[in-house]
Amino acid sequence: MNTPDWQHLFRDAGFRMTYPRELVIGILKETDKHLSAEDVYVQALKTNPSIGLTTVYRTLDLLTHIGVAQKFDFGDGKARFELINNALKTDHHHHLICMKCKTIIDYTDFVQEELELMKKTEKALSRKYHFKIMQHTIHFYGLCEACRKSS
Amino acid sequence: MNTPDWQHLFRDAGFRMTYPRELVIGILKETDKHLSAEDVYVQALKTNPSIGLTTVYRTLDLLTHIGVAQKFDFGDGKARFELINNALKTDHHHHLICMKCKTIIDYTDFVQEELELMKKTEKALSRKYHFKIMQHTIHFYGLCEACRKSS
DNA sequence: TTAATTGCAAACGGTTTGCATGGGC
DNA sequence: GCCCATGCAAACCGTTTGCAATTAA
Repeated sequence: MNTPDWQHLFRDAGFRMTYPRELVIGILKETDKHLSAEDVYVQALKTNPSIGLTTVYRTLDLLTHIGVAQKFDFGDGKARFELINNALKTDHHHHLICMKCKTIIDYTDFVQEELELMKKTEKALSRKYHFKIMQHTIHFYGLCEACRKSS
Repeated sequence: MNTPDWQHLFRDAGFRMTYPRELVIGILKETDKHLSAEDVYVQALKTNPSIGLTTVYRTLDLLTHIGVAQKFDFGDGKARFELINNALKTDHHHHLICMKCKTIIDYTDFVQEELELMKKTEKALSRKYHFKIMQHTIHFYGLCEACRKSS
């Protein structure tokens, strides 16, 4: 689980492995944050000043489609990405979002119970609506300590 | 619960009740769908051809802030809104989203169990992270029957 | 070789803002 | 009458697209 063979992962999905793609994966792998395309781009520029923002967008999209990354929308107008099974992140987690300062906290409390319930729900929903469920997200929205005090 | 006194609700929050605002509320109240700002605007035009899209945006934002409506982002690039406690909708529900055709299904299966877990989680997260939790969303993403077949 | 990938610039689309006009209280 | 709210047009900003140049296999 440490280092998937990206090379083969890409080839199997019908894509080439390129330098910009390695770069983007490397950046996602080494962060425990939820990076936007711009975030990744700025980071990538430090290593390769000639990389284009477009390429970053396309790479993130690709990673999402082959199931390597997950795309999130926390309601601040820009998409955010995280690698699935990132060594730096807890395997299964959900998000706690401050509606004011937009801070995002990953939490894992009750994931065990939650996972069971989700599995059950997924099964029921699949049967009832004939949906093939690929993933789920749970977001809690609220005010963090600092923002609660300052309002 | 049938017809809240919008007039007073608005005044208490420090805002006036106006014709465009009544219109937008009325539209949200009479649908069981998840309308985007544009959707509401198009609908509003039928009654009041001089209403502006900007006003619709501002009104939806206002409703969200005073806690009358909830704003959702299903990942298709436009925000969607629904009235909280809409008589036409199940009180507490979650969403099943087709990643391909973007259809959204409301479901209520296991909400009871889920609500208990959420309450427990909310309490724990509040304590642990000192967050004041205002709301939560649960989204399941997948492929609907039609899209599953056509792919 | 040669088809996939890149980077740039321009387009896109949903949302927001500045500002003069209009409307509630 | 005093402001708040509105509508218009233009700005904004994240993201996508067209296309010629580049690059992996």
